[in-house]
Amino acid sequence: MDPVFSDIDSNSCDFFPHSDDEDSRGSLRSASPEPEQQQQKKRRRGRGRGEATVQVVKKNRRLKANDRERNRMHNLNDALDALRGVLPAFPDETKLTKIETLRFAHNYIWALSETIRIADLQAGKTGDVPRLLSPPGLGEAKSPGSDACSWSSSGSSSSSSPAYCASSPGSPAAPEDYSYLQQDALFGFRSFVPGIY
DNA sequence: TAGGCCATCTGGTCCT
DNA sequence: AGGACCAGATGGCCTA
Repeated sequence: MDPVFSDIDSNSCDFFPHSDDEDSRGSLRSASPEPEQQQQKKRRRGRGRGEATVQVVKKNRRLKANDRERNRMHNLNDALDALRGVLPAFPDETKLTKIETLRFAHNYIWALSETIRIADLQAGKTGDVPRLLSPPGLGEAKSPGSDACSWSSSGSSSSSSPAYCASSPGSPAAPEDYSYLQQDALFGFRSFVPGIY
């Protein structure tokens, strides 16, 4: 269990035991900025029993939604941790950030795919020197929103690394020795991760 | 102390 | 109607 989550736990409604400051917290949020005058108006008006019930129902709904959202994010983080666990570990031992994890995983998959592709080439044509394709993005315009990893492993694009890998040291231009794949993918990630936009 | 990262809250939108 | 998903805002913690 990630220590980050150890104190939050599943019954996370108790994570904020002080529900009395709910209103003050809400007023801090700029997402729902409400002038103090309007709030006072509401308070004076909303004194009927029915309105109070509505407020309670709304509040309960909000708390439930918060709880679900918390759990959802915890699930997301669990998946991210699982992904970190699959990725190669490094002596550095500093935990990858979320964005680093995603980017590294992406590049790692690409590197593994390239390794397989080259191995296939070698198996098919013995004696033929396998070469990496030129990294995509070289000489081609970067499409808008290309940081959203549109790389696919199918067909002709199977050897295309993500466009944002173009400037990465992990996608050099057709080197003679392709053993860098394993090395960079496994051990060079700190310099491998950044600069992949 | 500024900046990065993170957890959480919140309201809106979409989906079932 | 209620839940899932999303993005913006906020505050706390940590590090250079």
